[in-house]
Amino acid sequence: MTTKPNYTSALSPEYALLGMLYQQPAHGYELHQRLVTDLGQIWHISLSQAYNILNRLESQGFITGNLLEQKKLPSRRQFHLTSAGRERFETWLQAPTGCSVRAIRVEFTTRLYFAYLIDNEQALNLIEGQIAETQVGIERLEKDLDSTPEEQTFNRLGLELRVNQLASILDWLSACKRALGLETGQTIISPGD
Amino acid sequence: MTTKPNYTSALSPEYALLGMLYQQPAHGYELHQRLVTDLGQIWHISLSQAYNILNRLESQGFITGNLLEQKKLPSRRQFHLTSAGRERFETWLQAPTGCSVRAIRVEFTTRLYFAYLIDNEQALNLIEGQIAETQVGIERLEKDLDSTPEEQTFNRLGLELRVNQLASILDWLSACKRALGLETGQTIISPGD
DNA sequence: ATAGATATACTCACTGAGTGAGTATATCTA
DNA sequence: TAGATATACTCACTCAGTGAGTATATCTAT
Repeated sequence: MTTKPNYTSALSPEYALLGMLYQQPAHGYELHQRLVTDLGQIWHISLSQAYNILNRLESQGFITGNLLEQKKLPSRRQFHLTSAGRERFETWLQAPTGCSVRAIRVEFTTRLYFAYLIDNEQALNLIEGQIAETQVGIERLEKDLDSTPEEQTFNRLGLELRVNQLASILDWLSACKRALGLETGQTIISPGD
Repeated sequence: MTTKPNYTSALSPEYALLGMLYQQPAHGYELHQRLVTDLGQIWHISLSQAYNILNRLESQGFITGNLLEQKKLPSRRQFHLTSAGRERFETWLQAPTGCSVRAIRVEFTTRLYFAYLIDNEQALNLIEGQIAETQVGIERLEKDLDSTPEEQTFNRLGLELRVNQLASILDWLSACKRALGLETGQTIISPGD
Protein backbone atom coordinates (compact mmCIF):
# COMPACT_ATOMS: atom_id res chain seq x y z
CA MET A 1 0.00 0.00 0.00
CA THR A 2 3.01 2.26 0.38
CA THR A 3 3.11 4.75 -2.45
CA LYS A 4 6.69 5.65 -1.61
CA PRO A 5 9.01 3.09 -3.16
CA ASN A 6 11.52 3.67 -0.32
CA TYR A 7 14.52 3.82 -2.62
CA THR A 8 17.80 2.34 -1.61
CA SER A 9 19.56 3.31 -4.80
CA ALA A 10 21.36 6.61 -4.68
CA LEU A 11 19.92 9.36 -6.79
CA SER A 12 22.09 12.07 -5.40
CA PRO A 13 24.73 12.60 -2.73
CA GLU A 14 22.03 11.93 -0.18
CA TYR A 15 23.78 8.86 1.20
CA ALA A 16 27.14 10.55 1.18
CA LEU A 17 25.69 13.19 3.48
CA LEU A 18 24.05 10.56 5.67
CA GLY A 19 27.34 8.71 5.81
CA MET A 20 29.25 11.75 6.99
CA LEU A 21 26.65 12.36 9.66
CA TYR A 22 26.94 8.69 10.58
CA GLN A 23 30.52 9.40 11.57
CA GLN A 24 29.74 12.55 13.52
CA PRO A 25 27.24 15.41 13.67
CA ALA A 26 28.01 18.39 11.47
CA HIS A 27 26.45 21.43 9.88
CA GLY A 28 25.66 21.98 6.23
CA TYR A 29 28.55 24.12 5.20
CA GLU A 30 31.02 21.71 6.77
CA LEU A 31 29.40 18.67 5.14
CA HIS A 32 29.62 20.33 1.78
CA GLN A 33 33.27 21.06 2.30
CA ARG A 34 34.08 17.52 3.29
CA LEU A 35 32.22 16.27 0.27
CA VAL A 36 34.30 18.52 -1.94
CA THR A 37 37.65 17.65 -0.41
CA ASP A 38 37.14 13.92 0.13
CA LEU A 39 34.86 13.01 -2.78
CA GLY A 40 35.04 16.06 -5.01
CA GLN A 41 36.03 13.99 -8.03
CA ILE A 42 32.99 11.83 -7.52
CA TRP A 43 30.26 14.25 -6.56
CA HIS A 44 29.99 17.69 -8.08
CA ILE A 45 27.54 19.38 -5.85
CA SER A 46 26.74 23.00 -5.14
CA LEU A 47 26.26 24.34 -1.66
CA SER A 48 22.60 25.02 -2.19
CA GLN A 49 22.06 21.54 -3.52
CA ALA A 50 23.58 20.18 -0.32
CA TYR A 51 21.15 22.25 1.72
CA ASN A 52 18.26 21.09 -0.44
CA ILE A 53 19.08 17.51 0.37
CA LEU A 54 19.61 18.20 4.06
CA ASN A 55 16.25 19.94 4.24
CA ARG A 56 14.55 17.04 2.57
CA LEU A 57 16.27 14.49 4.81
CA GLU A 58 15.11 16.46 7.80
CA SER A 59 11.53 16.65 6.60
CA GLN A 60 11.64 12.90 5.97
CA GLY A 61 12.83 12.33 9.52
CA PHE A 62 16.27 10.91 8.77
CA ILE A 63 18.18 13.75 10.35
CA THR A 64 17.44 16.51 12.86
CA GLY A 65 19.20 19.78 13.35
CA ASN A 66 19.62 22.01 16.37
CA LEU A 67 20.70 25.60 16.20
CA LEU A 68 24.08 26.51 17.66
CA GLU A 69 24.57 30.20 18.39
CA GLN A 70 27.98 31.60 17.65
CA LYS A 71 29.40 34.81 19.05
CA LYS A 72 30.51 36.36 15.81
CA LEU A 73 29.76 34.20 12.81
CA PRO A 74 26.18 33.38 11.82
CA SER A 75 24.65 30.60 13.86
CA ARG A 76 24.67 27.19 12.35
CA ARG A 77 22.51 24.10 12.42
CA GLN A 78 24.21 21.02 13.76
CA PHE A 79 22.63 17.98 12.14
CA HIS A 80 22.67 14.45 13.47
CA LEU A 81 21.13 11.19 12.34
CA THR A 82 17.91 9.90 13.81
CA SER A 83 17.66 6.16 14.33
CA ALA A 84 15.71 5.97 11.06
CA GLY A 85 18.57 7.76 9.36
CA ARG A 86 21.15 5.42 10.85
CA GLU A 87 19.17 2.46 9.68
CA ARG A 88 18.76 3.96 6.25
CA PHE A 89 22.46 4.46 5.86
CA GLU A 90 23.35 0.98 7.09
CA THR A 91 20.85 -0.62 4.74
CA TRP A 92 22.22 1.36 1.84
CA LEU A 93 25.80 0.47 2.67
CA GLN A 94 25.01 -3.24 2.40
CA ALA A 95 22.87 -2.94 -0.72
CA PRO A 96 24.22 -4.00 -4.11
CA THR A 97 25.05 -1.25 -6.57
CA GLY A 98 23.13 -1.27 -9.81
CA CYS A 99 25.18 -2.32 -12.79
CA SER A 100 25.27 0.93 -14.71
CA VAL A 101 28.46 2.82 -15.41
CA ARG A 102 27.36 5.86 -13.54
CA ALA A 103 26.03 3.93 -10.58
CA ILE A 104 29.36 2.20 -10.18
CA ARG A 105 31.48 5.27 -10.62
CA VAL A 106 29.46 7.35 -8.24
CA GLU A 107 27.47 5.19 -5.89
CA PHE A 108 29.80 2.25 -5.57
CA THR A 109 32.80 4.47 -4.96
CA THR A 110 30.91 6.28 -2.25
CA ARG A 111 29.94 2.99 -0.62
CA LEU A 112 33.52 1.85 -0.79
CA TYR A 113 34.66 5.07 0.84
CA PHE A 114 32.46 4.51 3.87
CA ALA A 115 32.99 0.75 4.05
CA TYR A 116 36.73 1.33 4.06
CA LEU A 117 36.38 3.79 6.93
CA ILE A 118 34.57 1.11 8.92
CA ASP A 119 36.83 -1.84 8.15
CA ASN A 120 38.95 -3.43 5.45
CA GLU A 121 37.07 -6.68 5.41
CA GLN A 122 33.84 -4.96 4.47
CA ALA A 123 35.56 -2.99 1.73
CA LEU A 124 37.00 -6.14 0.25
CA ASN A 125 33.63 -7.87 0.28
CA LEU A 126 32.11 -4.91 -1.45
CA ILE A 127 34.67 -5.06 -4.23
CA GLU A 128 34.39 -8.82 -4.69
CA GLY A 129 30.62 -8.53 -4.81
CA GLN A 130 30.83 -5.79 -7.39
CA ILE A 131 33.16 -7.80 -9.57
CA ALA A 132 30.61 -10.61 -9.63
CA GLU A 133 27.75 -8.19 -10.32
CA THR A 134 29.65 -6.57 -13.13
CA GLN A 135 30.38 -9.90 -14.80
CA VAL A 136 26.69 -10.70 -14.67
CA GLY A 137 25.97 -7.28 -16.13
CA ILE A 138 28.31 -7.88 -19.03
CA GLU A 139 26.69 -11.19 -19.82
CA ARG A 140 23.26 -9.63 -19.75
CA LEU A 141 24.32 -6.87 -22.12
CA GLU A 142 25.89 -9.40 -24.46
CA LYS A 143 22.65 -11.31 -24.52
CA ASP A 144 20.79 -8.08 -25.32
CA LEU A 145 23.27 -7.44 -28.07
CA ASP A 146 22.65 -10.87 -29.57
CA SER A 147 18.94 -10.23 -29.66
CA THR A 148 19.25 -6.78 -31.25
CA PRO A 149 18.95 -7.01 -35.04
CA GLU A 150 21.73 -5.73 -37.29
CA GLU A 151 19.56 -2.89 -38.64
CA GLN A 152 19.36 -1.29 -35.23
CA THR A 153 22.87 0.01 -35.67
CA PHE A 154 22.73 2.67 -33.03
CA ASN A 155 21.11 0.53 -30.38
CA ARG A 156 23.84 -2.01 -31.05
CA LEU A 157 26.54 0.64 -30.79
CA GLY A 158 25.06 1.83 -27.52
CA LEU A 159 25.12 -1.68 -26.13
CA GLU A 160 28.65 -2.31 -27.35
CA LEU A 161 29.85 0.80 -25.62
CA ARG A 162 28.31 -0.29 -22.36
CA VAL A 163 29.96 -3.69 -22.63
CA ASN A 164 33.31 -1.97 -23.15
CA GLN A 165 32.69 0.27 -20.21
CA LEU A 166 31.81 -2.56 -17.87
CA ALA A 167 34.88 -4.48 -18.98
CA SER A 168 37.09 -1.53 -18.09
CA ILE A 169 35.29 -1.32 -14.76
CA LEU A 170 36.40 -4.86 -14.00
CA ASP A 171 40.01 -3.79 -14.43
CA TRP A 172 39.38 -0.81 -12.23
CA LEU A 173 37.85 -2.90 -9.47
CA SER A 174 41.08 -4.89 -9.28
CA ALA A 175 42.97 -1.63 -9.19
CA CYS A 176 40.79 -0.60 -6.24
CA LYS A 177 41.89 -3.65 -4.28
CA ARG A 178 45.49 -2.79 -4.94
CA ALA A 179 45.07 0.89 -4.12
CA LEU A 180 43.45 0.09 -0.79
CA GLY A 181 45.92 -2.66 0.07
CA LEU A 182 43.28 -5.34 0.04
CA GLU A 183 45.11 -7.94 -2.01
CA THR A 184 43.91 -11.41 -1.14
CA GLY A 185 47.11 -13.05 -2.27
CA GLN A 186 45.15 -15.18 -4.68
CA THR A 187 46.53 -13.24 -7.60
CA ILE A 188 49.78 -14.46 -9.05
CA ILE A 189 52.54 -11.95 -8.67
CA SER A 190 55.61 -12.45 -10.78
CA PRO A 191 58.69 -12.63 -8.50
CA GLY A 192 60.57 -10.16 -10.66
CA ASP A 193 58.03 -7.44 -9.99
CA MET B 1 22.70 40.45 -20.20
CA THR B 2 20.88 37.28 -21.15
CA THR B 3 19.95 35.37 -18.04
CA LYS B 4 19.20 32.26 -20.05
CA PRO B 5 22.43 30.43 -20.76
CA ASN B 6 20.96 29.10 -24.03
CA TYR B 7 22.31 25.61 -23.54
CA THR B 8 23.64 23.67 -26.44
CA SER B 9 24.53 20.65 -24.34
CA ALA B 10 21.85 18.01 -24.15
CA LEU B 11 20.26 17.58 -20.80
CA SER B 12 17.59 15.25 -21.94
CA PRO B 13 16.27 13.72 -25.17
CA GLU B 14 15.23 17.21 -26.16
CA TYR B 15 17.48 17.24 -29.20
CA ALA B 16 16.52 13.75 -30.18
CA LEU B 17 12.93 14.94 -30.39
CA LEU B 18 13.92 18.06 -32.30
CA GLY B 19 15.95 15.89 -34.66
CA MET B 20 13.03 13.63 -35.42
CA LEU B 21 10.85 16.63 -36.10
CA TYR B 22 13.64 17.99 -38.28
CA GLN B 23 13.06 15.01 -40.53
CA GLN B 24 9.27 15.28 -40.58
CA PRO B 25 6.37 16.51 -38.48
CA ALA B 26 4.95 14.01 -36.04
CA HIS B 27 2.86 13.74 -32.91
CA GLY B 28 4.02 12.90 -29.40
CA TYR B 29 3.07 9.30 -29.20
CA GLU B 30 4.76 8.57 -32.49
CA LEU B 31 7.93 10.43 -31.52
CA HIS B 32 8.13 8.44 -28.33
CA GLN B 33 7.78 5.21 -30.22
CA ARG B 34 10.49 6.10 -32.69
CA LEU B 35 12.75 7.04 -29.84
CA VAL B 36 12.15 3.66 -28.24
CA THR B 37 12.65 1.63 -31.39
CA ASP B 38 15.56 3.55 -32.92
CA LEU B 39 17.41 4.76 -29.83
CA GLY B 40 15.85 2.75 -27.04
CA GLN B 41 19.22 1.52 -25.84
CA ILE B 42 20.41 5.07 -25.58
CA TRP B 43 17.45 6.95 -24.16
CA HIS B 44 15.17 5.43 -21.59
CA ILE B 45 12.29 7.80 -21.57
CA SER B 46 8.70 7.50 -20.47
CA LEU B 47 5.81 8.72 -22.54
CA SER B 48 4.93 11.47 -20.11
CA GLN B 49 8.51 12.65 -20.05
CA ALA B 50 8.37 12.95 -23.84
CA TYR B 51 5.26 15.10 -23.53
CA ASN B 52 6.89 17.20 -20.84
CA ILE B 53 9.71 18.03 -23.18
CA LEU B 54 7.43 18.68 -26.14
CA ASN B 55 5.37 21.06 -24.04
CA ARG B 56 8.43 22.91 -22.94
CA LEU B 57 9.81 23.09 -26.47
CA GLU B 58 6.50 24.53 -27.59
CA SER B 59 6.39 27.14 -24.84
CA GLN B 60 9.96 28.10 -25.76
CA GLY B 61 8.94 28.55 -29.38
CA PHE B 62 11.02 25.79 -30.93
CA ILE B 63 8.08 23.72 -32.09
CA THR B 64 4.39 24.31 -32.75
CA GLY B 65 1.57 21.84 -32.81
CA ASN B 66 -1.73 21.79 -34.61
CA LEU B 67 -4.62 19.57 -33.69
CA LEU B 68 -5.59 16.85 -36.16
CA GLU B 69 -9.07 15.43 -35.64
CA GLN B 70 -9.44 11.72 -36.17
CA LYS B 71 -12.68 9.88 -36.80
CA LYS B 72 -12.32 7.21 -34.17
CA LEU B 73 -9.16 7.53 -32.15
CA PRO B 74 -8.47 10.55 -29.97
CA SER B 75 -7.27 13.59 -31.89
CA ARG B 76 -3.58 14.21 -31.93
CA ARG B 77 -1.24 17.15 -32.08
CA GLN B 78 1.03 17.23 -35.07
CA PHE B 79 4.21 19.05 -34.12
CA HIS B 80 6.63 20.71 -36.48
CA LEU B 81 9.77 22.78 -36.01
CA THR B 82 9.73 26.54 -36.12
CA SER B 83 12.68 28.24 -37.76
CA ALA B 84 14.12 28.82 -34.29
CA GLY B 85 13.80 25.10 -33.65
CA ARG B 86 15.49 24.22 -36.92
CA GLU B 87 18.33 26.52 -36.09
CA ARG B 88 18.60 25.12 -32.58
CA PHE B 89 18.89 21.60 -33.88
CA GLU B 90 21.44 22.49 -36.55
CA THR B 91 23.60 24.33 -34.04
CA TRP B 92 23.46 21.42 -31.66
CA LEU B 93 24.35 18.93 -34.36
CA GLN B 94 27.59 20.79 -35.10
CA ALA B 95 28.51 21.41 -31.47
CA PRO B 96 31.23 19.38 -29.77
CA THR B 97 30.13 16.83 -27.21
CA GLY B 98 31.40 17.31 -23.68
CA CYS B 99 34.02 14.83 -22.68
CA SER B 100 32.13 12.96 -20.01
CA VAL B 101 31.31 9.29 -20.29
CA ARG B 102 27.61 9.85 -20.16
CA ALA B 103 27.67 12.73 -22.61
CA ILE B 104 29.47 10.60 -25.14
CA ARG B 105 27.34 7.54 -24.68
CA VAL B 106 24.12 9.45 -24.89
CA GLU B 107 24.58 12.75 -26.61
CA PHE B 108 27.32 11.87 -29.04
CA THR B 109 25.55 8.72 -30.16
CA THR B 110 22.40 10.72 -30.77
CA ARG B 111 24.33 13.28 -32.80
CA LEU B 112 25.94 10.52 -34.78
CA TYR B 113 22.53 9.01 -35.48
CA PHE B 114 21.26 12.21 -37.06
CA ALA B 115 24.49 13.11 -38.80
CA TYR B 116 24.54 9.68 -40.40
CA LEU B 117 20.99 10.17 -41.64
CA ILE B 118 22.11 13.37 -43.33
CA ASP B 119 25.34 12.15 -44.87
CA ASN B 120 28.33 9.88 -44.28
CA GLU B 121 30.88 12.62 -44.53
CA GLN B 122 29.37 14.47 -41.61
CA ALA B 123 29.21 11.33 -39.53
CA LEU B 124 32.88 10.64 -40.17
CA ASN B 125 33.86 14.17 -39.20
CA LEU B 126 31.88 13.82 -36.03
CA ILE B 127 33.72 10.66 -35.07
CA GLU B 128 37.14 12.04 -35.92
CA GLY B 129 36.40 15.15 -33.92
CA GLN B 130 35.29 13.10 -30.97
CA ILE B 131 38.43 10.99 -31.05
CA ALA B 132 40.51 14.15 -30.80
CA GLU B 133 38.32 15.53 -28.02
CA THR B 134 38.53 12.32 -26.08
CA GLN B 135 42.31 12.25 -26.29
CA VAL B 136 42.39 15.77 -24.92
CA GLY B 137 40.02 14.68 -22.18
CA ILE B 138 42.27 11.81 -21.18
CA GLU B 139 45.28 14.09 -20.98
CA ARG B 140 43.37 16.53 -18.83
CA LEU B 141 42.28 13.81 -16.44
CA GLU B 142 45.82 12.49 -16.22
CA LYS B 143 47.03 15.93 -15.33
CA ASP B 144 44.33 16.13 -12.64
CA LEU B 145 45.46 12.77 -11.38
CA ASP B 146 49.05 13.96 -11.13
CA SER B 147 48.00 16.92 -9.05
CA THR B 148 45.82 14.90 -6.70
CA PRO B 149 47.80 13.87 -3.61
CA GLU B 150 48.16 10.20 -2.67
CA GLU B 151 46.03 10.59 0.46
CA GLN B 152 42.98 11.46 -1.57
CA THR B 153 42.59 7.81 -2.44
CA PHE B 154 39.00 7.97 -3.51
CA ASN B 155 39.34 11.05 -5.63
CA ARG B 156 42.25 9.33 -7.32
CA LEU B 157 40.24 6.17 -7.85
CA GLY B 158 37.44 8.21 -9.34
CA LEU B 159 39.80 9.88 -11.76
CA GLU B 160 41.47 6.60 -12.68
CA LEU B 161 38.12 5.09 -13.51
CA ARG B 162 37.30 7.98 -15.78
CA VAL B 163 40.60 7.64 -17.59
CA ASN B 164 39.86 3.95 -18.15
CA GLN B 165 36.41 4.78 -19.41
CA LEU B 166 37.63 7.36 -21.87
CA ALA B 167 40.27 4.96 -23.14
CA SER B 168 37.62 2.36 -23.84
CA ILE B 169 35.59 5.04 -25.57
CA LEU B 170 38.46 5.58 -27.99
CA ASP B 171 38.26 1.92 -28.99
CA TRP B 172 34.55 2.23 -29.37
CA LEU B 173 34.82 5.27 -31.63
CA SER B 174 36.93 3.24 -34.03
CA ALA B 175 34.33 0.50 -33.83
CA CYS B 176 31.71 3.10 -34.80
CA LYS B 177 33.58 3.90 -37.99
CA ARG B 178 33.67 0.23 -38.87
CA ALA B 179 30.02 -0.37 -38.00
CA LEU B 180 28.90 2.52 -40.18
CA GLY B 181 31.22 1.63 -43.04
CA LEU B 182 33.20 4.83 -42.73
CA GLU B 183 36.68 3.35 -42.91
CA THR B 184 39.16 5.83 -44.25
CA GLY B 185 41.55 3.13 -45.40
CA GLN B 186 44.27 4.63 -43.24
CA THR B 187 44.14 1.69 -40.90
CA ILE B 188 46.32 -1.27 -41.72
CA ILE B 189 44.29 -4.35 -42.45
CA SER B 190 46.09 -7.65 -42.38
CA PRO B 191 45.60 -9.42 -45.77
CA GLY B 192 44.67 -12.68 -44.06
CA ASP B 193 41.66 -11.17 -42.34
C1' DA C 1 -20.20 -13.74 -27.30
C1' DT C 2 -17.83 -11.24 -24.19
C1' DA C 3 -14.15 -10.35 -20.84
C1' DG C 4 -9.68 -8.84 -20.60
C1' DA C 5 -5.45 -7.48 -22.49
C1' DT C 6 -3.18 -4.35 -25.52
C1' DA C 7 -2.63 -0.20 -28.58
C1' DT C 8 -3.63 4.71 -29.51
C1' DA C 9 -3.05 9.39 -27.69
C1' DC C 10 -2.78 12.10 -24.25
C1' DT C 11 -3.21 15.04 -19.36
C1' DC C 12 -2.20 16.04 -14.58
C1' DA C 13 0.00 16.41 -10.37
C1' DC C 14 3.72 15.27 -8.04
C1' DT C 15 8.79 14.66 -6.07
C1' DG C 16 13.48 15.43 -6.77
C1' DA C 17 17.84 17.40 -9.35
C1' DG C 18 20.32 21.29 -9.79
C1' DT C 19 21.32 26.37 -10.28
C1' DG C 20 22.01 31.26 -9.29
C1' DA C 21 21.25 35.11 -6.84
C1' DG C 22 20.87 37.15 -2.43
C1' DT C 23 22.04 38.07 2.83
C1' DA C 24 25.05 39.11 6.46
C1' DT C 25 29.31 39.18 8.96
C1' DA C 26 34.37 38.45 9.65
C1' DT C 27 38.99 38.05 8.35
C1' DC C 28 42.80 38.28 5.36
C1' DT C 29 45.58 40.79 1.78
C1' DA C 30 47.55 44.17 -1.16
C1' DT D 1 41.17 51.05 3.71
C1' DA D 2 39.17 48.75 -0.18
C1' DG D 3 38.34 44.51 -2.04
C1' DA D 4 38.66 39.68 -2.07
C1' DT D 5 37.72 35.50 0.34
C1' DA D 6 35.64 32.54 4.01
C1' DT D 7 31.68 31.35 7.02
C1' DA D 8 26.84 29.92 7.00
C1' DC D 9 22.84 29.97 5.03
C1' DT D 10 17.93 31.09 2.47
C1' DC D 11 14.89 31.65 -1.48
C1' DA D 12 12.90 31.07 -5.72
C1' DC D 13 13.28 29.11 -9.78
C1' DT D 14 13.53 25.57 -13.98
C1' DC D 15 14.02 21.04 -15.55
C1' DA D 16 14.14 15.68 -14.86
C1' DG D 17 11.39 11.94 -14.33
C1' DT D 18 7.45 9.09 -12.57
C1' DG D 19 2.85 7.15 -11.91
C1' DA D 20 -1.74 7.35 -12.12
C1' DG D 21 -5.70 8.64 -14.70
C1' DT D 22 -8.81 9.24 -19.13
C1' DA D 23 -11.05 7.60 -23.07
C1' DT D 24 -11.64 4.81 -27.08
C1' DA D 25 -10.63 0.90 -30.30
C1' DT D 26 -8.99 -3.49 -31.59
C1' DC D 27 -7.26 -7.95 -30.92
C1' DT D 28 -7.37 -12.57 -28.39
C1' DA D 29 -8.63 -16.48 -25.92
C1' DT D 30 -12.22 -18.96 -23.43
